[in-house]
Amino acid sequence: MSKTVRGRRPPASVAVAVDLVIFTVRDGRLHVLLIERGNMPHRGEAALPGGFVRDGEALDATARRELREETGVVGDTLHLEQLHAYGAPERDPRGRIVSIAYLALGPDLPTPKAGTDAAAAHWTPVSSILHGQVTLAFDHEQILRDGLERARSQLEHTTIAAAFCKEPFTIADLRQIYEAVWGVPLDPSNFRRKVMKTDGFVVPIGERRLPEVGRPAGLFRRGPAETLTPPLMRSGNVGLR
Amino acid sequence: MSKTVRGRRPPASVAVAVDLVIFTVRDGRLHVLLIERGNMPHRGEAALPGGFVRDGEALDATARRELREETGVVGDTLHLEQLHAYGAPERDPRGRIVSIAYLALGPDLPTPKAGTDAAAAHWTPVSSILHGQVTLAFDHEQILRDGLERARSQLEHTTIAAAFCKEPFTIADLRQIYEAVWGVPLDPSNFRRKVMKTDGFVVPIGERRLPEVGRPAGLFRRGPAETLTPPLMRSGNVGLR
DNA sequence: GCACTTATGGTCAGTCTTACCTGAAGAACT
DNA sequence: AGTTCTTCAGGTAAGACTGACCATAAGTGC
Repeated sequence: MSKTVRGRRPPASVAVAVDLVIFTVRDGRLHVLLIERGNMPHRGEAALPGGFVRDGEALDATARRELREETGVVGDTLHLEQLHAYGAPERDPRGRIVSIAYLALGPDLPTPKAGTDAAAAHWTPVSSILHGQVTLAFDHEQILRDGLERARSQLEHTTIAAAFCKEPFTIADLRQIYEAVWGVPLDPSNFRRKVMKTDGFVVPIGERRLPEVGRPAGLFRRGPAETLTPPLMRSGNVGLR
Repeated sequence: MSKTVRGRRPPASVAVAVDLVIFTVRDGRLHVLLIERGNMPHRGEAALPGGFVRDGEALDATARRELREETGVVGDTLHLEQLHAYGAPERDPRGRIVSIAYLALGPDLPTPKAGTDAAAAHWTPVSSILHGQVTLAFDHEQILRDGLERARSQLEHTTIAAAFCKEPFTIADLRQIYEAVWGVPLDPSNFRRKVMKTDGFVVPIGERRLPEVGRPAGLFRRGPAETLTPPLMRSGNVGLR
């Protein structure tokens, strides 16, 4: 296969795949989309959704295509970023497969239907994986942990937390995202002050939402800002319930 | 080539390469290691060093091997981290090549000798590339820009700046790293206070360095700390001279 | 009305940052 | 020796930001 590639030593024969860590927040807890593998190896086990890169397809395009196939969501509405490349020689028994992992964040998505390669897909609480109640195929648990750490870090420095929220949303909705991803409770008052003072994080819509109980909350949309300066810092003690 | 990979659609035939963004600081300016390409395509043009992943070789191992081949430096002494994967279909005229870029940071290294695939290798000021005086082959300018941004960000949140310094070093040496990478002057006094107060960033060696002019400066080694909390923030106006 | 819940806004002390200022320790020069 | 120059080292005061906490507002259900 190296006929098109000249080099001192022919490059290894490698397949490139894309795996997706798709996070959402449901009932105040962080969930990740897992599939039950329909093919060997690891048939019947839980794994991250993903698939191979096709001829002439950019990596981002593969990620968006898989995202659409697995969740039915058009990628343009979701935050999607590259996470890391995993290429340990023995990570997949089928042969040399380098996987480019992507991180996707979105508001509470519809329960996905089974995709092409998946017997079934469901939202799984991240804590159940971290606590060993669910085990993942391949090196997908490591990918998930890396994705979680990236998401936590992004919440500190950027405004992507709003990507988890269906618009319009309240400040409390946004705060619950932070609490779910970081695994720590935040002071509502201080959180509000910080968010409101960051220019362009959220913009008020002027309306209110009537809750079942409590004072009505103001509604907001995402603002144009992308970075948080200064960052919204987590004070160290993070973890998932 | 898909005989070992079962799937609904055979994966694209892809070669995987590793490219290196190797930074160092010389004469108070940030430099990157470039090679002059010895083979087609882009023969004779400047490019980042790199090479193909070999059979059974992990990605990190490829990066360390290339680092050694290009610079003669044993990778264990350098900071090395994965940066990003680049996989646009047309990024390399030889065919579909996905490149995993790595970022390496090190103290002023010996002028490297030509590597396997390189006609020549030299340290090039990053500013000359950013200002268009030097153009890079493939999409390597984008990789370089991403690497620069990563390095700048890492300086804020971690202690890797010390990886740029040959031990022992002075606080002023460390500060010049920040100034070179961020492209802004820093207040020596405030910088010192911040570094000294961060537990485990640097440890005093008890000796002093006699400069050509001025008061002798205390000498330090790298400390065990890896993260900076709170971060050492750049106040927005960054850029390279 | 009253109890309860959540949203919103404010206070206050402590910490960190920024922009300065002052003195210390050496070399070079007169 | 004494002065000047340079850089290192440390300090100070104003302001920004954080975290803990309190107070009030605006709904619901009784």
